[in-house]
Amino acid sequence: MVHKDMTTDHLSATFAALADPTRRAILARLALGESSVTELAEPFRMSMPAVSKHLKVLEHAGLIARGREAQWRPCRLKPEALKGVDAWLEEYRQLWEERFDRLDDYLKELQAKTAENGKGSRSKTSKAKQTQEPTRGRKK
Amino acid sequence: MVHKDMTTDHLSATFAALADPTRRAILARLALGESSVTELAEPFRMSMPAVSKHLKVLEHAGLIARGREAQWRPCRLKPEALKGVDAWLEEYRQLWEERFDRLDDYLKELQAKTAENGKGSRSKTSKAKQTQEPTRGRKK
DNA sequence: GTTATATTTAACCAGATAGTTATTTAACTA
DNA sequence: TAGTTAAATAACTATCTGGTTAAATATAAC
Repeated sequence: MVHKDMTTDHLSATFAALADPTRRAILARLALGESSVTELAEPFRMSMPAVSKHLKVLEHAGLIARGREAQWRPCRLKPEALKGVDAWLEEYRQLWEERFDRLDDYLKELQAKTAENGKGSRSKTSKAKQTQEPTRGRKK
Repeated sequence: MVHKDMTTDHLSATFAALADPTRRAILARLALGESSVTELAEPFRMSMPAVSKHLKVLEHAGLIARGREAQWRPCRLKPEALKGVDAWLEEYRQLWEERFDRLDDYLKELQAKTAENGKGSRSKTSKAKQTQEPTRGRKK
């Protein structure tokens, strides 16, 4: 019993949906364009109902939407659903990026590259947390 | 049987670890600094062994590391473990961002924020995915 | 209406997960 | 030495997950 409301929160549902290689492969496929269930199932040696379940999980997480067209149920990616994940990551991004608050250097680097495309690494560049001594209980 | 190698791949293990609100809360706490297991357990009404298991999951995903100090086992965040998630997201980021291939604007925005620093750079960065008709089997 | 195709639902199963309490290990304290 | 504190392990349980096969549903094609 107890067990709380696991997966009732959206972010958990999204992460859980992404925690399966089959489902990530499906998303990758859908990034290239809409696709029917049978098409999506093809690359995997797995029954259709299995794929159907995966799609249900993805749909529940808001990562895909399913249309209707005759007897087909075309799936399409809803990439906005990943914004939540990105937002969650944001808080940690600065912790793994070795040099932050060096916007000037970053800018110069970009300018040096002018002639080509960047792919612009995102970073909010600020804040600087992570400086607390390890409090230990150690009462008395 | 069958069942493949679920969670043997690192990315799946990471996403799975993040798919639990308790574990994300633990990470958030650790972002503020090192902490002992008892301290981490405190905010949750949950037994210590339960927390211990969560920590094991996080450790297995490389998201935390555990040290040794007397009878305490201080945990610390390893944010680099989230790089993989970020890298995976990268491919989808442009799909949810309404205006991409506008590096120029991005650059200008950044420059505006830095004080001055003229010299507008031009680059195109297009790519334009997401334009495939929904292929349907439909074999007559 | 019958048949074929696309997909979902139902019933079932094995293994993973998230929690519990009780016990054990390890290190400090007196 | 015994006693206390920190944490892990063991054993158990209920629920969730990812898969299966078989049957049901929906639409199109004949």
